[in-house]
Amino acid sequence: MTTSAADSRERILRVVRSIPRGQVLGYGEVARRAGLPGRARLAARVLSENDDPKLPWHRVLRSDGRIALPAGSPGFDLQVARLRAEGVTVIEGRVRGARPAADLDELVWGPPR
DNA sequence: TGCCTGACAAATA
DNA sequence: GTATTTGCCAGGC
Repeated sequence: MTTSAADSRERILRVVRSIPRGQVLGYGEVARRAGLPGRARLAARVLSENDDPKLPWHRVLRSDGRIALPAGSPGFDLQVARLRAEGVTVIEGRVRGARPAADLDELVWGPPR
């Protein structure tokens, strides 16, 4: 497959969009599940360029389980607010209580489409 | 065409 | 637990 940049972007969006409420995922994990291992930065770029209000980008964190955006930024505040609204505890930019989505493979590519 | 930057990850100190 | 370094790839200039 050609794996064009546009396709890669769509795949990443698809994975992020399929993250269940209350669960979180890392950029590297998202990229891997999207079929793009090692393209964590691409996932970050896609989220930064995304314009879909229905996209749960706030469920995407760094590998350390920390918020990617700089504390104090509007995006940071928004992400924290949304995570807390989903039952996720966020302390000092760190996510607590949230569990890494495991069986997303079936949730994303398995079902219906 | 070539260099720099970036919502990153993993390894090391 | 944090701070630093290296590697990777895509986009912008």
